[in-house]
Amino acid sequence: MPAQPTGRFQPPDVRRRQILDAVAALLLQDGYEALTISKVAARAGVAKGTVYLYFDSKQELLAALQAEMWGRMLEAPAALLERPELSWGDRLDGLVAAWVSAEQDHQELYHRLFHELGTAGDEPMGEARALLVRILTEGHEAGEFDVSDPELTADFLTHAYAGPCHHASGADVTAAVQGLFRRVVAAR
Amino acid sequence: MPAQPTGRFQPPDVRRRQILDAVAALLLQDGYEALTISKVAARAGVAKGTVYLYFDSKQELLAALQAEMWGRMLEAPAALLERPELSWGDRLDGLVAAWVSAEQDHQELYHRLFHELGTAGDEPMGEARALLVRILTEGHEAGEFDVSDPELTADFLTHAYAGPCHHASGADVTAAVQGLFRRVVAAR
Amino acid sequence: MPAQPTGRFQPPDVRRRQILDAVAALLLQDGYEALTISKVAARAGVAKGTVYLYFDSKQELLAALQAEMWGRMLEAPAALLERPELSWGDRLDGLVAAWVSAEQDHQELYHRLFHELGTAGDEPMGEARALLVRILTEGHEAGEFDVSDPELTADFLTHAYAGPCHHASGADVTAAVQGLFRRVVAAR
Amino acid sequence: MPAQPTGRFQPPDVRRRQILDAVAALLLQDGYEALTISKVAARAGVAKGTVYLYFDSKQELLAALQAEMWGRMLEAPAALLERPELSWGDRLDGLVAAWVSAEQDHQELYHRLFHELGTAGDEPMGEARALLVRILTEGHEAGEFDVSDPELTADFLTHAYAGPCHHASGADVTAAVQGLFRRVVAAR
DNA sequence: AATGAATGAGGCTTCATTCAT
DNA sequence: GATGAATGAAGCCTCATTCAT
Repeated sequence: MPAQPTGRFQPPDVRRRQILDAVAALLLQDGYEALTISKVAARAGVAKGTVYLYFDSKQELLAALQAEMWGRMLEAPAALLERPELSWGDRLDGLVAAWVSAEQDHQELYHRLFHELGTAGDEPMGEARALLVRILTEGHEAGEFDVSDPELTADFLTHAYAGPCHHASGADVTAAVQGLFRRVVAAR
Repeated sequence: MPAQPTGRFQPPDVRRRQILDAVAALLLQDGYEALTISKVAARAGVAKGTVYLYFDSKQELLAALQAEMWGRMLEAPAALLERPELSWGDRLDGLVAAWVSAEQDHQELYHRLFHELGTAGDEPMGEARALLVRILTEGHEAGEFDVSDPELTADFLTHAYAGPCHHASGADVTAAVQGLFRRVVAAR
Repeated sequence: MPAQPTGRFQPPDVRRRQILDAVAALLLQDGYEALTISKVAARAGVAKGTVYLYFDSKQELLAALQAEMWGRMLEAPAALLERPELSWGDRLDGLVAAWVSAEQDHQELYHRLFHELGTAGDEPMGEARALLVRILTEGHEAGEFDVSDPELTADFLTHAYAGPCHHASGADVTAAVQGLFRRVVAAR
Repeated sequence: MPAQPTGRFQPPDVRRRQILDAVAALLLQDGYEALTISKVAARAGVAKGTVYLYFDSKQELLAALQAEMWGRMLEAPAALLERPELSWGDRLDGLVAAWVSAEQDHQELYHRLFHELGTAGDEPMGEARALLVRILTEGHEAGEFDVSDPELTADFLTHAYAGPCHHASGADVTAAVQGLFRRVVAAR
């Protein structure tokens, strides 16, 4: 798979993007173990040394990609909190929709990224969890949900949603997962 | 970390155990990436070559550990299917108890093992899933559960239970997760 | 034995040559069994990894050296076939001269290389043999030689010429071997 | 290929033979590079340690096999020197017959053994050469041969005879090689 | 005499990272 | 800013040899 035929000189953001895209593509294609800087450079159409102009190490390169992905998972649901007209159930649905969609977009990309999370990887996951905890807590306080232990339930749901994304035969996974989330938090 | 002070010659099962235990300990302690045969040997108190007397390759060593863990997760719940006096809810509770306990025993050991599953790792996971699918399906047919899509729900739950096992502050995680499972499958 | 004091960066051909020369030197000095990539690198004055920049594996490194040597043995004699003014005896003499000279240059280098020929090594040997078979056959048909079984005779001579190259005390080995070849093919 | 079903205790010579036979068989089958003491032991039907009861090292094991083979190549031709009724040509024929037969028996066994000859291997080769030198010299002095440089000619012939043994399509290789030897030494 | 589990040095190869151009 | 040849530490695995039983 040859490099994209871009010019030799590129604006920094473009180069950065090319490299991150290359990492994502390779991760999806061959998995984490097979990922090498050489391949990333080749795929991005740059020299090996160039990768190090944009990222200090392999670790940081992966961390950057991970951070990007977490961002996509957090923005949309967080925005829903600002809209007063929504019910907590709506917000939970929105969060599920965002997460399922992110998961499906990157398929297992994010799971493959879990390898190197030992260090910095925990923090963004914490943010996602915190968001869910907040929805559960406030939804419960509003009488809309029945969640006795929001933290534990958030851990449960945080792991759960990913399951159906992979195996499921297309169909409406989002709706199905939303239904399951609703069952877990349902009042009564 | 010095080797366990065992004699030079050991019965084969003992050596095998020592080595597998060393792998588990190191995996928990330092993670998958940091696992080397050298460290395994040192931790097990044997020479590097000895590891290869018992396992043909690093792959097989990890596969053996994984197989062992899946066995522990499948035996007890499968046995519950044979006991006619139990309700489907009881069986589901039993499965949760076994899985949570296995998860807590090995903490993230099993998750760290997910790296090398590309090959043989899928099969046992399939068995665990199949077991859960069966419980959900038959519980639904018996009118005890309300599960419209057993496959998808199994994928959901298969991922979900692990979440609370790690973060949760001790307490009665098992009971809590059993409760969440019940909510997901609850009739009405 | 310290590395040759060459600069750190070298044109690709130069580096390639340095490495091949190092292999040849070590092979002559210590034999095939003792040949390691480490020693090759040290002798060539490069890091171990550099060897793999130029050759994909130890096998290929040896194959490259072997191919080079076969080339030297085949080019000159093959050229003689194109010159109509030569008798078949002249051509046979030319072939002997080339082979003896190649053999003496590399002494037993080529014999030590015979270890790894299992794969690609047979082919070039076949070419050398084919060349000789052709000379014997056509020389016989021209009435200049008397060779009843060219194939068998070629096998005989292909092995024979190497013998005197090593032991012989300098002198004129080439002339002597030419004389022996002439005896083997002599008409009458 | 399972071990020969011999009893656990064997007279020393039998064991020794079993081990040497195993080496020869493996050498022929898989080549020198693939030869390990483990395989030798397995093939001979003994434990690895047992091999070391009979041979001090791998080197010595191979040397012993080589010595045996040289013996077979030297005994018969040397005996011919004692029989006054024979011509030198007959003796040369006898030597060729013995060498070709030995070569064919072990096919390339002896060539595969040439790898480790660096040390002790030269000596027996020297004996074979000396025998041939003597035949050439005395045959020449007797006016039966015309050999101007017996040493060089011996080196030539010592290498030559092996060529036809492998490729040749059965037939009467011995006679053919005898004919070629005769041509090389022919008076006139 | 025989065993075979255990050893550990050492080989091949990979790959993150550097740096002279 | 970009390059890519060069580096060398470190990993996996093999196998001749030893030694307690």
